[in-house]
Parts: sequence; C-alpha cells; structure tokens
Amino acid sequence: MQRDTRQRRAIRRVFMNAGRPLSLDEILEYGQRIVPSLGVATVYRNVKTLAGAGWLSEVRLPGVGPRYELADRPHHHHFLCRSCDQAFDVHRCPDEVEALAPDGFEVESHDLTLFGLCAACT
Amino acid sequence: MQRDTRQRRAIRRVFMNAGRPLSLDEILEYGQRIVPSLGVATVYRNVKTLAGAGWLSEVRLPGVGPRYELADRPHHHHFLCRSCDQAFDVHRCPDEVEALAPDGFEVESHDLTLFGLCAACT
DNA sequence: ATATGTGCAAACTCTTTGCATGGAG
DNA sequence: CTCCATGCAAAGAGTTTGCACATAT
Repeated sequence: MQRDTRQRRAIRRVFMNAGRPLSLDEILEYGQRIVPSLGVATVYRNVKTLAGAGWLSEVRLPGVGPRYELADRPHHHHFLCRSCDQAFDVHRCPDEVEALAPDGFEVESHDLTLFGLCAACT
Repeated sequence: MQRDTRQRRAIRRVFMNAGRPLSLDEILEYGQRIVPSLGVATVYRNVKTLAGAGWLSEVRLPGVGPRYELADRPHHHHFLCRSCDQAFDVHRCPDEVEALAPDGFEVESHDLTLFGLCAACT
C-alpha cells in the first residue's frame, strides 16, 4: 500500500537529517538536492501520506504556514526565529498551563511558542 | 487622514460589542448586519488600517487564519474552541515561560494557546 | 473641491486535483 | 502486468490590488 519511491525516500531522508520542523518549501528545497525533478504536488501529497501513516506530524505555529516533524517524539513546544523563520524544538514545558482556562472551558491540549532570535541569528 | 465612514464605523462597533477576537468572516458577517453592502475588500483594508493606527491588533493562533481584537488590552493569551472555532481571552499567564528556550536563543515574546471546548460547546 | 474610502473584478499566492505517464511490487 | 505514485497544468480557496465612482472633510 505504501510504495518506496525515490521521491518518498528522499523526503524521509530530509527529515532524518533535519532535527527540526520543516516547512513545505524547506522540504521541497532539500528534497530537490537528492531528487532534482521532485515536484511541489509530490511534496504536498507525501507529507499528507506520511502524516496519515503516523510517520510525520503537523506542527501548527502562530502566523506561519504548517511545519512537519517526525511523529515519534514526546510532548514538546517550539521556538520560531523571526530572522531566519526556522522552527526549533523546546523540550521543556510549564505543566500547570491547562489550569489557566476560564471556568466552564474544557482544555484538551495546549501550545506554547517562543519567538525571538535563534542561536545562529543572535 | 482617517475618515469616519459608515463602513468603518460599523466595523468598530462590531469590535466594541464582540468581547473576543474575531476572524475576517466574523467581521464581515456582523458588519453586514449594520451595513449590508459591506464588501470583503473593505473589511480586509479596514482591519489593516485600524491595526496600523493602533486601534486593533492581530491575533495569530496555530492552525487558523488571523483574528483581530481591540489593541488597548494588557498581555493575555487565547483559548480556541474546536467545536465552534471561536477564540476567547485567557487572562492568566505562566510568567516563567520565556526561560524555557535552549541556550543561545534570545526570547522576545511568547504565545500560549489552549484548545478544547468553550463554555457554550461543553 | 479634493483626496480618501468603497465595491467590483481581476490578479496573486498557496494548496489541491485531474490526467497521462512512470515505475515499484 | 497492475496499480500506486509522479509531474504537469488547471482548478480552488483566501487575500490583495487597480480602477472608477462615492462621500467625508
């Protein structure tokens, strides 16, 4: 059901080497270094296929397009650099967070994003 | 420099009555109840004008289009209801949050979003 | 009277889809 | 040899812009 094509292999390799969430443009750019003919539609389709298969998960951050990361990671948050626009993992989390909701609101999950300059852009 | 048109007055009134961040569709819908001829482009333009004038501020939440709210509010966060898709204010904040970034990262601001069911949808 | 604001439609950008061809199994 | 995957180009969805007319000042 899931075929192992050159394109899909390239996209998987890109994520194995990335170590951080990637945007669709980043996946396309890095993927084309491995398979130059790689097209946008293929990236869009594979990202959905791999997410559907539980291999990738979608990272939604405020104000920017979706990023994707390897799915087998424990709970964590993200840092978004305003200069290079890259996202990075933040592995610590203020756990009492979900108690902050107003009365009558039922919290199911939460999202924390830090903004600023990454180590390389400082 | 800023003219007081029927349309702009309607949009301002919508926000005065809202008490929560509004999406562009919500602004259009509520605005048309006051000025039925109100067009999409006018909403888009006015929202930018009013934000530029410091009267509105843009609320960016993960995974959804931008919302807008009155700008003269103290620091706060948001709750996004997965059922009705409406955003609400959360006035408490876990202050130590910006210390969570990895070494070498310079944090300038942060964003916390709670997800779940709002009081009306529970 | 003048210049900003409005409404419409066209232009853009980002994402998805249809279709013929390619290639994994 | 099948059928899923790919690449292209066209179609959609959401947002922005150009232009002629309306209207606040």
